[in-house]
Amino acid sequence: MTDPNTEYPPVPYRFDVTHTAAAVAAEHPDLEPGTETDQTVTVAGRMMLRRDQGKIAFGTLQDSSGRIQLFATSKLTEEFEGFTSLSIGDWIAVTGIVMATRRGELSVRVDQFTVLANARRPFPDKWHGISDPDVRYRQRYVDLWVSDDARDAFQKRSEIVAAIRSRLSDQQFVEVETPMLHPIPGGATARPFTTHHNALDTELYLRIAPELYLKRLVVGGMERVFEIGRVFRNEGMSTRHNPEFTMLELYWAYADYAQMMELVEKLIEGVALDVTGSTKIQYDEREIDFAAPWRRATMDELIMEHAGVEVSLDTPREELVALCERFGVEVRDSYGPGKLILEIYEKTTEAQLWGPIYVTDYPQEVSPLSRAHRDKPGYTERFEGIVAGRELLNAFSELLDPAEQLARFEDQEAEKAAGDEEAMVVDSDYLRALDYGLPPTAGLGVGIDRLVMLLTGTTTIRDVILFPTLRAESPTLDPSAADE
RNA sequence: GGGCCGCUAGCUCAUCUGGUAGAGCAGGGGACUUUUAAUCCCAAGGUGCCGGGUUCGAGCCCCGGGCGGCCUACCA
Repeated sequence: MTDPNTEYPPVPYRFDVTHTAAAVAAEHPDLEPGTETDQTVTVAGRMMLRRDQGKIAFGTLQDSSGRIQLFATSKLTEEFEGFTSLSIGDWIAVTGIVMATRRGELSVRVDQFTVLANARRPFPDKWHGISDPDVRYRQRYVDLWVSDDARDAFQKRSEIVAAIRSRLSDQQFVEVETPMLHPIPGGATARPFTTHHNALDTELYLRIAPELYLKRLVVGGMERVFEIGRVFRNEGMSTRHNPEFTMLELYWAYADYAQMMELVEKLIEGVALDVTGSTKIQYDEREIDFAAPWRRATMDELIMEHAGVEVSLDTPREELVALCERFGVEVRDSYGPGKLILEIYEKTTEAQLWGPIYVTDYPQEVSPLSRAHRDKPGYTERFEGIVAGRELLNAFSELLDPAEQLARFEDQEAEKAAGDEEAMVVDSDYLRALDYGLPPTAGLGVGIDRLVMLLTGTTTIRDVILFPTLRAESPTLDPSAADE
């Protein structure tokens, strides 16, 4: 308020708060208008509104639990003048009795107040808030105060992750942390971020998936293991993609993909119940019901349903190529029938699936880590969970055999050589781990951000990531760096 | 990456076919003893994203750049 280096009055180092706004309301649900209790409380938060009325003043205090009205009077409030000169956005602590005004609004009477921090910049419009999404994402510290939706979404995100942990823990799954810096990027087909370790003088990659490390842990005897963590993919951004996002990956020894379907649908049904109180949610003006069991259908069946064409790995390649041309899919020479079918599915079918639905039996060609289907040659025991036209999760019976895994890796390397920058490379330590023996195992990956989007009704991934990736605010003005 | 759209006061928005920028809120000053986005009065607040061009004159038209949004493409 004066010299910024010598705040006056001095800001305390610690302040003992007795109640949140919500706690005050919970303890006094039915206070009659115009009554004063004999309970003195101390609350703290930001002053979001103030209404001066001469010798009295009203304020709205907001904390992480909600809002409560403050009532100050020139008679009873110490430093009443100071109270009426607070700025919107100032952090204050208030001590006083709990009361209800004549209009019946539950309030804390301001007997004393202490400034905990000044808002030196003006807060956004108290009614309209911030509408510019760029400002909301860059200055989330303001957005969180000003938009209830943002606060609610991140509160719910925390509850969703907690519910997942709790439910998995109840089923004896052990949470682990595996490396984010990988010498070989693996576990998914995606382009990695590259970095350099100086002491080792070696390239390292930010992980694109924890998969191969988690399966090493199953080899090591961790029969039920999961990780919730950030993964990084150097690819496009959109309302559904952020370069870093959060994935749940889970591995379950002795189980197959059919059991995994049951585990996941129950997990997500349960999380929806825990967090929203119902298995049914509204999303994009339509209903989604997460109640188990979810529908299961093979990719080939669904292509028949939505594109009206019959395809399978037995379909001659020329026919598949002709279908791709008909549906506007770009075909490369390296594409085998499996890749062509997947392309047809993604072009014609996936976005039409409202779900939740399990799309099962992916071609082996596009599933380099999945175990071959026990009955259908060329297919794998893999499924994706599709909700609202988008992939929410991906799972399969894991490929166990090191020789076959090596062959699949080599196929991937051939595709990489043919120009596919997302194709995998051989991970020989992973093959060595498989040599020690991976038991039958089912594995799962769930996009947590997308799950949060569904359960919070948001259609932009940036609304569920506190600090989404953005272009640098002040581009480097060095003209020598202005190439490209 | 491609297409379309946007950028005006701290925030939310106006400014007709080009004529030299205006309101609410916030911030400052004042009035007010029960308000709920309080109300009322006063004053202040602008590199119109940046850089060029056309024009007597550009926030508005043209070109280039920056940042963002939506759609599209790849992916979760």
